[in-house]
Amino acid sequence: MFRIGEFSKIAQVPASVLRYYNDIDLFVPVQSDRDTGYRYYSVEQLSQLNRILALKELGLALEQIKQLIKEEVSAEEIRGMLSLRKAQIEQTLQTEAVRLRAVESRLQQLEKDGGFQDDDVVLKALSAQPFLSLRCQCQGLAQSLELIGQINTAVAKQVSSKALGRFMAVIHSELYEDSDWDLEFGFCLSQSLNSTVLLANGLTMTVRELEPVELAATAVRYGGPENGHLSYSAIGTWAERHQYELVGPGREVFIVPPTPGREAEMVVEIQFPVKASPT
Amino acid sequence: MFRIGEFSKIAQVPASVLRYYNDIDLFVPVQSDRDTGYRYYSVEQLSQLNRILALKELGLALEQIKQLIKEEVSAEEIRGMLSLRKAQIEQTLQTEAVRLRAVESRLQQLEKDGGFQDDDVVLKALSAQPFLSLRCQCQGLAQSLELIGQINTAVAKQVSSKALGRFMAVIHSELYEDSDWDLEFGFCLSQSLNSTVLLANGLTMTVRELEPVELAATAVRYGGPENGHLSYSAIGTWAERHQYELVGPGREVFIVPPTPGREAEMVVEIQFPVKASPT
DNA sequence: GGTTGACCTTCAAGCGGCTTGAAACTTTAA
DNA sequence: TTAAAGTTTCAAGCCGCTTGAAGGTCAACC
Repeated sequence: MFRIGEFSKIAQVPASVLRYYNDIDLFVPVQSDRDTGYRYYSVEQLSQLNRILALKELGLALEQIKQLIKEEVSAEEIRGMLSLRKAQIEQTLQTEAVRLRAVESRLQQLEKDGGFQDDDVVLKALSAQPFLSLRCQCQGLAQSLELIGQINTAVAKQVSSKALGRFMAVIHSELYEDSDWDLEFGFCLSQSLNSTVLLANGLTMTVRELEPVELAATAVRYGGPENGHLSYSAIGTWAERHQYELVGPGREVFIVPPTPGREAEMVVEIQFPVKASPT
Repeated sequence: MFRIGEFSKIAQVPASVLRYYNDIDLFVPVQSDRDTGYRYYSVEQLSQLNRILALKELGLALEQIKQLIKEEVSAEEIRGMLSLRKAQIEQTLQTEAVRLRAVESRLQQLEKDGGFQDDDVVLKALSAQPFLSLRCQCQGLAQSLELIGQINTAVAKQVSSKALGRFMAVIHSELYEDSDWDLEFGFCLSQSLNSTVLLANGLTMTVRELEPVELAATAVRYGGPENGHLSYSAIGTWAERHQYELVGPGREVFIVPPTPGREAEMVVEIQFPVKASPT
């Protein structure tokens, strides 16, 4: 029989932990003194404790371990727990590996130019959502802005503002083409609606499902689209630096949409689907 | 200007988090209403928030980020933070990889024999400590036990019990040799002492530093050394199953040391230095 | 028998990065 | 005017402990 101090030395487990395990009823001393409250552990309990520690090594929660050792679970459930745990670990391994790359490239960046840049590129997931939009070829900025204006007036008339989310553009053409862009403008919708919207110039907006994106690099651009290339190249260099590849069409979400004459005040979140490039 | 709800939607950050960041003074709304307490955020704050999120991605603590963005740290300190962080991540990657292997082998074990075995092999680090010991060739069990007896009487007389830790054996010979073992018996010491101990048979115990072990697989054996091979093979199969290699001499720590005539009651912790075998 | 000093007890709070919930207030739309 | 949606503050909870305070117990030594 050992008192808590010696038992903790033998098992290499802090006494505070033993007391805690006692509290949560995970591992209780074989005997405790009624009067003094002293806990007494037996050598036989060592292997019981070791069993707990071994399961803890696997990263199981103490609550789970409690169930396991009290044999309140079937082999099937154990398999379930472990499979789940396996998936979790694989997940952590992935994200930690990505994180490591990110930290490393930050360090390199520090070496090279001594400063901290592109702190404002952020990775996000984008969820699927219905999208009321019109896709067309646009020659230049002026035409795009006019189209945006038309869409806004038409939609404001024909659709209840309830369902309307943000105004957004999807850029289907490759970057850096001078003009003649393949663009898709429209509104994100909070509820799907199965109607179409007719524009003054005869074109028709339709509803489609915007595909979800697992991982997108995003940045915010302040000011009109003439600054666009700037933020695009920001994301481009960021991606290269952090070893991501751009995949699929980019998007621009209009947080402060352009109002005629005040285009300089607009704010746009640029979103580019990316994936980690194989090392 | 956005109220917290809309700003949280734009930034894809829960409002509760924004409130929390406000509480801890990490990211405060550009304005808050004196009377109502309403928080108001501006679009410009988006990139400030994104900067924070980007740094969070690296796994930095919010307190660190707070210092970083308030520019209270030099480039040197930033490098320090990041290097530290890098080391931490590498550490997690390692331990998680090991963990994954462990979980996988558990799952395999479940498939094969439907049960949970060897729950009681535990990995530990062993610290360096002074060791008062005698190394010699022993033929068989009887001789070992006699030697143990002699050591005990001699040490009890010549060394103050204050400094004495546990009785321990280091097994220098390879496992499974029938007899003629190369053994080292002695006591762990809490303080180093630079004296020697003379045994009745003329042999001398000396003090040396027991080398630390980064990783040891340990198990507890109940009963006399005739059960020894049992626990040894347990550790052996465990190591194979979990893809560890045994490296260096094993140890036996006597938790309940043998008293003459009651050898069956002894309890020993077996410790084997291991390392993860390359995959 | 008394006094150390090592050991033990319980209870409470703290860690980090949030989430959840309750009770009360404000704003907006109908 | 009133309901619904959005907001506020404050408090507690999560996990797996650790730390500390205030006090009780035990063995050894005088």
